[in-house]
Amino acid sequence: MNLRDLRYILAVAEHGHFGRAAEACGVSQPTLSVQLRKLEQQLGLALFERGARGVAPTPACERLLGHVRATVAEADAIIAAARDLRDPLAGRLRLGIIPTLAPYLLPLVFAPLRAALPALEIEPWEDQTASLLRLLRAHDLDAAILATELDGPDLTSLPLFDEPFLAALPPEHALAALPRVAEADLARDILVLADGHCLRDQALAACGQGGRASGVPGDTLRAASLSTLLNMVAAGYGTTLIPGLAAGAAQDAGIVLRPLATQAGRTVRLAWRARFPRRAALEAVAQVITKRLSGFAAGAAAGQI
Amino acid sequence: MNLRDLRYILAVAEHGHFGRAAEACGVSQPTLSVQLRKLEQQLGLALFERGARGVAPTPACERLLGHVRATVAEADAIIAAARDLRDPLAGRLRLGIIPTLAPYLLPLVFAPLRAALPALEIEPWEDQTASLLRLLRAHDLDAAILATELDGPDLTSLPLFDEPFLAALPPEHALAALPRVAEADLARDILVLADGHCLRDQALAACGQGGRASGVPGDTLRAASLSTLLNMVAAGYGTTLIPGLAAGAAQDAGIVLRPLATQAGRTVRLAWRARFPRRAALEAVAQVITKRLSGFAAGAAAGQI
DNA sequence: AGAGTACGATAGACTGTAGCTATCAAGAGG
DNA sequence: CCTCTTGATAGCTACAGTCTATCGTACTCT
Repeated sequence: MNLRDLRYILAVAEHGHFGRAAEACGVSQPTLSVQLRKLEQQLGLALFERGARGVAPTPACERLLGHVRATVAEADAIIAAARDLRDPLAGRLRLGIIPTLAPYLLPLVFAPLRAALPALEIEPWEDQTASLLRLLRAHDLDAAILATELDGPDLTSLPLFDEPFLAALPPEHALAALPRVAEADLARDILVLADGHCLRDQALAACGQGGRASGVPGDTLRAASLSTLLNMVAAGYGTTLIPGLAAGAAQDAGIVLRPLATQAGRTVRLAWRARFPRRAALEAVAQVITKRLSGFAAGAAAGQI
Repeated sequence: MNLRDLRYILAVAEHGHFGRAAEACGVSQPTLSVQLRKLEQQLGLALFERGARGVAPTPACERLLGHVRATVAEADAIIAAARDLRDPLAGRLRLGIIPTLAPYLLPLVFAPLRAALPALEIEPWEDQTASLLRLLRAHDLDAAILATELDGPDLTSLPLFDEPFLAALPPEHALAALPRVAEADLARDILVLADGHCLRDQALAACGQGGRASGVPGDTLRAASLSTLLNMVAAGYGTTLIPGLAAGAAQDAGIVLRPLATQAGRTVRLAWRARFPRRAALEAVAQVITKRLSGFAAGAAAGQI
């Protein structure tokens, strides 16, 4: 049995006439006769009662017609849906994003993305880098916005923008009096995020504390979010190092921001499986984000977003 | 696009592996690769993301999978329904029957038909001969039980049984004293059905009154049913001629029945379009009815059913 | 690092089937 | 009785699906 045969059935049932049905199907009348006869043999029942003045569906055929119509309709739905999905810039895109970027980056880029790619339905998924990479490789995500280098050849990425780190200080902190802060100075009472956040490792690395001494407050504080960290700093509990996009939130919390002496930072990237077939959608997303964030690094370095 | 291709999609989506999917489909792995690639080109979108360790459906494919499953399920439903309908002794049979037979014949044969042909769903349709023939030729009926000869080569029929006519008399009627009634005697005050009933013509013919004189009660009474006629006779309004199967109802109404001198009667037939494909079902129906009514004519002639 | 293994893609040959044109056969109707 | 309509049949062509054999590549294990 074949979808074509089913369309033949519908045409003959509709027209009651092999010749006109054949014309409607764009084939010759013998083709229709032969195919329907074969189908009748396969099914083991007569579908049409041939008369001298046209044909009429048998009772058995009339019972089948509902299923036939449903089958053809579903098949047409596949074609129609495929046409809609054909545009790589359309459809769902499951996009992972790390927690130290999500709350600050997403509000910036959502509107431009929607404007530039209206058919793309972006579903954000916030999680730490390791989880995102696992989900990405398991096909549970289509892409992810990360701030680390990639570790395998199965993934591809595009840089989106460079995000400088900023020193976040309580207003009364001694370093707040300086125009820029040396990482080594910041390291003395720095607070960092809990394990698993890439920003934790990046902050410690920037301050030269890959294996830093214990006893400092950051070791006992296991802040699960940047927001928590900012509130702790604002309360004078210590200093921290924040990514540039969080500058607005930090200032709102009453925190003093200072650029770092070395102008350390991180590169935010869009990553995906190398074999992912909708690369065009990802490149478009990357371009929109890059454009929206262009000129951001300079402004952030000056403490102004 | 093809139903086979859709099954390939489902198999690959299920197994995540071309080789195993091919095995499940009973084809070779290259076949699957080629066909799916062609389908992807036709649809203009990637259905599967090929990886080193198997394949995963693309987001677009996952959206289509629902329709694909529905299509295949409906197609399978066609096959299953066809298998059920393959038995010509199964399925709906729209059966016309004339009003002077329906109320008396149907109760007799329904149980035997159901017992002998449990899968046959008989839908009775009661109407006069001319209407039944029109509906039959228009494919709105599959067969009809009639009491007339057939008029065209496009119809075929089988005789079911011979039904004698009986004289129906009020108990006080003069003819009720005789063991049998001559048709000519009956004709004097005979009541007949309204136009269109074959029994009307048959009764008039039996009494030799094809063009009988007016003025008799039967001309003003336009009884629409045999039941009305019987009540009129019972009320002493006249006589009539009834078909044998109505004997029971007549006796219940307190009517005296007498056989006719000439033993006139009519042959009840099952008729259908000569091209109707389920002849086997009709022959089975005819056989059941004939068997149920065997020996009826003799008993009816004796006034006993 | 190198060999082995797993998996999908490709090539080339074969085959079945859907398609066409031309023609036939059977009824219907004037 | 002849003609027109309509579906069935015959014979041929072309394409599409399938197979076996082989390749390319990427992961894995020593």
